[in-house]
Amino acid sequence: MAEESAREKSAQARRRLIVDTAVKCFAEKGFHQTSMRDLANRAGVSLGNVYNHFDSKTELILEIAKLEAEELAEFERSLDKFDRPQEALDYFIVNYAKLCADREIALLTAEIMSEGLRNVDIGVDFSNNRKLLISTIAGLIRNLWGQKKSKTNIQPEDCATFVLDLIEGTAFRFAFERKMPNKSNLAILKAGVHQLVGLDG
Amino acid sequence: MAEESAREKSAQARRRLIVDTAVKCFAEKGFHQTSMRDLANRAGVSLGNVYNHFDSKTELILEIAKLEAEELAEFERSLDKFDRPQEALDYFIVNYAKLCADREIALLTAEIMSEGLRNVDIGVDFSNNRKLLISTIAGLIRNLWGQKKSKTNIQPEDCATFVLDLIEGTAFRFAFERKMPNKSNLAILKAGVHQLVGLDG
DNA sequence: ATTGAATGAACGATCGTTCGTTCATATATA
DNA sequence: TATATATGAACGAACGATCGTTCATTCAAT
Repeated sequence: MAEESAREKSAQARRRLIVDTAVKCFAEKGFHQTSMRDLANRAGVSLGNVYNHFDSKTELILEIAKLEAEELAEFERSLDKFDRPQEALDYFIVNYAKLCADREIALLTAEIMSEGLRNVDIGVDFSNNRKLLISTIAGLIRNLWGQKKSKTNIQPEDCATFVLDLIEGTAFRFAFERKMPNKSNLAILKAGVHQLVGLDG
Repeated sequence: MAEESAREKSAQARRRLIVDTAVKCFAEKGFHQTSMRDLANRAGVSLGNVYNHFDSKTELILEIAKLEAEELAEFERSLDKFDRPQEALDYFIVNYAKLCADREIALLTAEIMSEGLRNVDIGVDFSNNRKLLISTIAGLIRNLWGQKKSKTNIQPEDCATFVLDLIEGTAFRFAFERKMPNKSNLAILKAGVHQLVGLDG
């Protein structure tokens, strides 16, 4: 396991370099506008060698989608450290918004979504990740409603979905206008989500 | 004006045929995955003739974006016929959701948005149309809050933006899963928007 | 000596676009 | 009204560029 090193190590480093470069390229120009030559040149790697590490262009986007999913899963896990659900929710709102508003991530997500609309493999992965995120937020909302009195007759899952709509919609707009949300923007977003889940100001 | 007919008439019909076919192709396969040959064959028109009506492929997407904007403007105008703001809002929620959930329109919007992220001309148009829509909904919300008592301390424009996030997010999910919203789905969406603008059940 | 990372030329296909041409229609001339 | 000329819609072959992918080969690590 830990024995296979030296050569294998540099190979994996190379592989990661290619993926990282692909992330940049796809975010900048889009999946279909990025050629394998663009990618190879940008990474400082030969064209043929890219195919030494990845069988096809599609496999690259699949790998990137997987990495994004892992990043999301890690983010979800970070919500466990909070005792109070409201703290967790507020943390989620601000940090998930910041994450999604990052231009590179937003463009990449748009690219994966767009590809997922037509490529079934990608679409299924995307939907599953989203279901996980929604059930996490739904749990948060359930806790919230358990402690205080429930303020809305919407189901927690539906409410969680709406919360994500608000955060992601807001974040996408910032990415679209090449800005990042500031304190004031995030405060407004927070107010919106609070209104949605029925929290008092 | 009305004199120039016969030839001009059939030319414009041809032009519309090309645009309509482009809409189908771009929605099905995406802008960059559709070749001008695909388009010409599908429309039953020669490749060269496409360039007789449109200078470039980009001009085609610009024309489509313009048509979508007009459709949206017409939809906005239809809100004027309501006396009560709540009726107008409910009408908007249901029908705008249905509009956006139409797979062809959803795919096309995604395509235009994606292109707008990198092509400035398209991006500016897209943003302007959206501002118009938001100010219309914001006016609706202002009326609503003027009649009853205001139920939230969010600004009307921000609230309108959130409302759009909810509707479009919901609609996009349906398009993504190749479904159309039913009565129950729309009722949940309505409840979400009502909660957001502070309306009593 | 064996393995596999790394290379870049080469392949066939396809891309967006251009171009010379044909032909039906509109306009001007008689 | 009959004829000549001008217009531009329609066509599809052709162009140069570029695409994703393959492959024979070199080179370094085991």
